[in-house]
Amino acid sequence: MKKQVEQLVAAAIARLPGIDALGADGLPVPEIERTRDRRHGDYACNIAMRLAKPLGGKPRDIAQAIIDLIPAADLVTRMEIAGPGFINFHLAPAAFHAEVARVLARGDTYGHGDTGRGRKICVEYVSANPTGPLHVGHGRHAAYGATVANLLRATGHEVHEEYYVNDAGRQMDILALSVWIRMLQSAGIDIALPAGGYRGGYVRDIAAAAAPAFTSAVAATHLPAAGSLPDDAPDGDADLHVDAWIDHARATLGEDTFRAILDCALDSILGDIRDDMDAFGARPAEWFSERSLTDSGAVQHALDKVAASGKTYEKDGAIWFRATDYGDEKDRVVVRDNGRTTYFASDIAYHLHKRERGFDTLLDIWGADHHGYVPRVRAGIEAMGESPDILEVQLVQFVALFRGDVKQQMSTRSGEFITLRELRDEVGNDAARFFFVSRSNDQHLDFDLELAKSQSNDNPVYYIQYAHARVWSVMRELESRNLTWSESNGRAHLHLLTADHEQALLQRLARYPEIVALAARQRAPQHLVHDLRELAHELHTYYNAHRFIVDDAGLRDARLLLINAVRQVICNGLTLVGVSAPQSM
RNA sequence: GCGCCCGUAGCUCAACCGGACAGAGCACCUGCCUUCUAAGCAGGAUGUUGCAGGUUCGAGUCCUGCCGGGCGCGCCA
Repeated sequence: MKKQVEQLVAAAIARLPGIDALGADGLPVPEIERTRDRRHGDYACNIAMRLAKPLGGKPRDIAQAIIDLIPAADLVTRMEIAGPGFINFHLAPAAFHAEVARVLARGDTYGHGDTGRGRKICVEYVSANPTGPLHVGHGRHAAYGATVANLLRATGHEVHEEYYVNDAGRQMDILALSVWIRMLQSAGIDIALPAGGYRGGYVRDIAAAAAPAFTSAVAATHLPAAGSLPDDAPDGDADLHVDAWIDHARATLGEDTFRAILDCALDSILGDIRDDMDAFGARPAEWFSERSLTDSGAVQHALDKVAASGKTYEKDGAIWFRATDYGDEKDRVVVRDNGRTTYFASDIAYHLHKRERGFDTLLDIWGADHHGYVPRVRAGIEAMGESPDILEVQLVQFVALFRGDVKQQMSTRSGEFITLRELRDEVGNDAARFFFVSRSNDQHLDFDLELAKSQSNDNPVYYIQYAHARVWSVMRELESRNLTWSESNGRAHLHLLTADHEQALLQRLARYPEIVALAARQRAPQHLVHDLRELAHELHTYYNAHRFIVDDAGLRDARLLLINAVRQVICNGLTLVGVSAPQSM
């Protein structure tokens, strides 16, 4: 609908006197907007004001000239100039009637578009270190990432969802060490978990489950000699201490055994994360291993490309990447003086790998604390000969979790955090998914568990689901009265839907595809959420103002057509958000 | 210190590459269930969009400077 209006305006502008002088570049694209106020018609265009300066005329005069150049069409019944020079378009009722019929004809795919056709996009999200269960913050990432992926798919993009598994590096070593020490403790060996170790209960669980397979590793003979490790915190340095512990563990257990403990922990935690995400409706098609990048030579391949572009140098025994050549704050190490590559090296290799898999957009969803990381990854991509624009990063701000007035500490290391699973158990998947995407991703989110729990019946998600269930309820009532609904008869009597409530619903249904496109384009699911809430509100209002099951079959079938279209759109919208659409509540 | 994000009603948040009188929910008050589920509806109060300038037909939105909050500035991941 919007597109049709755009085409009308564009054609008119092209015929405007003096427009040729502006050249193709100077020709502004007409922007058609939905009006906020119904008195302004259905759509509005600000093009006349934008053309005022380049054409040297008054906005309202230009607006009139444009209107005069728009031919009479079935679509538009009236155009008027308003305010400083807006052109307001009032559309014909028949246009909305055609749209409501289209809703049911297209069913599950109504609202889908093709603005992203031909674009292959890789959406990477959550990618939490597999060193513990997902917490509430990850839940926000999962909800946001999965919903954005759904929106992109709905707008015609070819979408691939992926989770980057950080299964290499120091954090994993610390996890393996923590598991091993818990095994030793369970065997009655008097040894303390380092201050830098992971102390969550799940570490003990993993240790208990794995211990039988590592009997030779669980022995006091593996303990370091007294005083052979640097002091732990608080007297010493926790990092130095834990690193020395890891070196000792590797040496005394052997690399294979240490690796086996690590893999055991990794499998357990990653399995748990997968189950959790899956139950939450976030289902990456691929769980991409960081370690595999080194094993496959992809890291070396990436480093070779950077080196080939002359953007690396050696200093202090390490190899550095000239990130400053691309505007980053400082150069970055890619190969340490001990010969091991850095996380950053893996990461640019990962992005190159994604690129080489054929994606033209790499959408990364990161925690806001990683914002400083964006310029260097983009620099790396550019240094490897790719356009830096292929990388798009959406940052998700923190979730501050409260129980009443008490802010909950969220530290994976300390093991004191609310898990995503606990949240789901408390408030339910639907409410959690909905709540997380109701706010802009770049806004901080205060989440009060007690409030979410106590108000679960007042949660907006139920309001929308209720509207959906209400339509089903009406259809059940129809059946119980031994009546049937004729969709075709409804289509034939749509002209009877003249009440304000009906007009409002018709217009909102027609807007839905635009909302989906907008939400996808801006990676902003909250637009969809808000629109659904308003659609539900219109339905509830309509329900209270009019009866649907009336004696007049024409009117009845038309009304049932309308509310079933609403049902379909709510269902489609909730599906995109990852929320269920129950038939009864 | 430098950099990024944010500041909107009592609270939690919207506001579509700058657009028409800044909108919802929660909380509060008043009405509506012999009628398709009252998880609903109707009505009522709520603002110097942190502060001060600037850009222009027009600024919550863009620019500059302050104030306040969050995050980042490793050969960690």
